[in-house]
Amino acid sequence: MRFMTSLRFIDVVAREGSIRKAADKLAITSTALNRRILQIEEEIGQPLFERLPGGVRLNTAGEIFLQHIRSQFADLARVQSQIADLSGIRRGHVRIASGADALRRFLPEAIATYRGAHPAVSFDLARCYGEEAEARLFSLDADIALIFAPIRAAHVHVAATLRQQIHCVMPAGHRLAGRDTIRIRDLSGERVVLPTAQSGVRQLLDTAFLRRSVEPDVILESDSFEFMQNFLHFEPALFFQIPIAINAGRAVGGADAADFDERLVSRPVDMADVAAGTLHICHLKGRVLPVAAAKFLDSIITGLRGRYSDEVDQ
Amino acid sequence: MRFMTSLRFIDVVAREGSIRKAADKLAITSTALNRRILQIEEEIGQPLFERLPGGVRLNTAGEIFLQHIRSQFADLARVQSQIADLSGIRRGHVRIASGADALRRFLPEAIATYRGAHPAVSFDLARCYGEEAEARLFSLDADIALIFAPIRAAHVHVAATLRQQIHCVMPAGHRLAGRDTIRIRDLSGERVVLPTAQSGVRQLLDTAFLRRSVEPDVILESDSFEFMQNFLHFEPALFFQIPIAINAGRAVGGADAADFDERLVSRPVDMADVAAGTLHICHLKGRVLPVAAAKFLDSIITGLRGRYSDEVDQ
DNA sequence: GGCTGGTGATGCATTTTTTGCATCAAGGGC
DNA sequence: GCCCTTGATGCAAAAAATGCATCACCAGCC
Repeated sequence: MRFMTSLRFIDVVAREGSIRKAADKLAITSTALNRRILQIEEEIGQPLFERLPGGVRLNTAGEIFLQHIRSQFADLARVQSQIADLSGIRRGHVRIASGADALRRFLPEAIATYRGAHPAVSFDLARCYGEEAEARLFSLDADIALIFAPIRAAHVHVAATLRQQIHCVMPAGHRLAGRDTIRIRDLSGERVVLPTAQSGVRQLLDTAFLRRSVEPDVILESDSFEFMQNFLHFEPALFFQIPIAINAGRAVGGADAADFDERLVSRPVDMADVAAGTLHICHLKGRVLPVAAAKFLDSIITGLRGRYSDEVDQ
Repeated sequence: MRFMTSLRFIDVVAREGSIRKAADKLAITSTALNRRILQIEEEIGQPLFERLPGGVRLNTAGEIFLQHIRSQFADLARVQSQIADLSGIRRGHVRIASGADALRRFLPEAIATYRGAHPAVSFDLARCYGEEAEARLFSLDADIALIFAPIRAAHVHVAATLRQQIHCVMPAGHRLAGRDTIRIRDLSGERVVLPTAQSGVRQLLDTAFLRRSVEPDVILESDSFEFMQNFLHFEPALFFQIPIAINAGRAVGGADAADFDERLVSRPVDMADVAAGTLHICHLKGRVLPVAAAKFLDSIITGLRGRYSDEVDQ
């Protein structure tokens, strides 16, 4: 898209914070890039960057203009996707920002299924926490976000929600494996492995521990669920997940879930102790998604509705 | 805006329906224009125009893309207006599509008042009927529309409405001038002057005539209220207006309205006979208006609210 | 049936624009 | 105070856009 190059350049310069670095990234000279920016600033009639000794930074006008640029790109992608759709084949690119929960089992299967039907659609998956996911929606770096945490920003539109109860995962031989549900007081003194403080699961657990005055023995914190799950094979401990992270969406019984690690079992934590969290499936408010993204959004929502009829809303 | 030229060219070609005519208008050769279009079509990956022996016409992809282009321009105008607003002076350009009613007295005063406060804002006023005004909003040729007629299209957002009762205007010495209100049956056989069928006033009157089986003597039809009003000085007859068209918005008493022609009087038509019409003040749904347009919209709505507190809604 | 007047497409020379190199001036970190 | 990095600028080379002449095509018309 030649007619968008100058605008793309501005985006890159803003991200890099330096004309020379941006020029490297764009494989042109800093001279050329500098002059393109000067030209656009002249056309706008106001400078967009303030020049600092260490590089450049957007001023207020620049921030307004950059937001415009990004929305232009997003809209162009939507238009291209829509035009490609005319010729029958659904093309396009879907960019997803997701927490680690949904990314483990649910999204791989959901994306593969969708790609089975529409092989010309490509995907981009960024793992990030709630706040960052919202920022990605706003900066138009992501089309869809899956966030297992409360939504903070007003500019996010929640297309669907999925209530998920926290489950406790443990080695099959663990003394708590016999229970149907786990109570928080059972965890007192138990060795537990917890996700990082930014995680939605962790925040729900912390609230519960505090409320019930339970102090488990936290032997490990990590932002990788996969690492924590594998760790359990070597040292017996408890860790926590939501069903969607355990098996691609089916309700969790016990060790009978086919794709779940056979040496581990999961038991729901009693709802009286830990409130169910909510997975939010969202996109930027007021934005018209590209065809591919919109259809994929539909497909995951209907997919979840089929498996979790009760817990899906909106 | 150099980086938008190619896109502007496409818009012009689509409007002209011919590359050569568009090239004339743009003061370049048809060769250059032709090649710009071929290049963009190549970048999009699909042709945007179908070539006919007499010129070119947008295909489906082209229509989608043109709509995108127009929204780009509208959004760019908004951004520029917003950026200009940073420096204190409110700049910008407001494009209004209005029926003849609001355009007579209300808009001149409203615009002059606004420009008194913001002299750097310029205006563009197109007189048109309801359907055309809606089309102008959609093609982003207008920011704001004032329509005295029902709103048809779903993509129009109504920011405010103003209920207006039809008034009958007549020479001061007319036999009906003594009445407080005019009944439709009084008009039987009377010489009347009517606006064209596209006008909202006319449609309300036609409904009333039909319902009451009254057949006035229609001696003249015109799309110019000014012409009709002046005509009354030479041949006694009745014509019809809404208050906003008679004097810039104040409630109409009789001949006492300062800026109303002194040789004419206006009397409301009885509400039992003719339903009050609604003036819709609207803009394109989902669109963020430029600062100047948004503020002007506010100013006319609060202006109307001050004068017509009861009849203004939303 | 051929002529006329219109359309968009294309090869080639020219003009305009963009790019790259070398260099300058300015500011912060040590 | 030195050194390094930053963005800005003059000038020549490369690249892109433009204009001219011309082609192929189609519709209306005599």
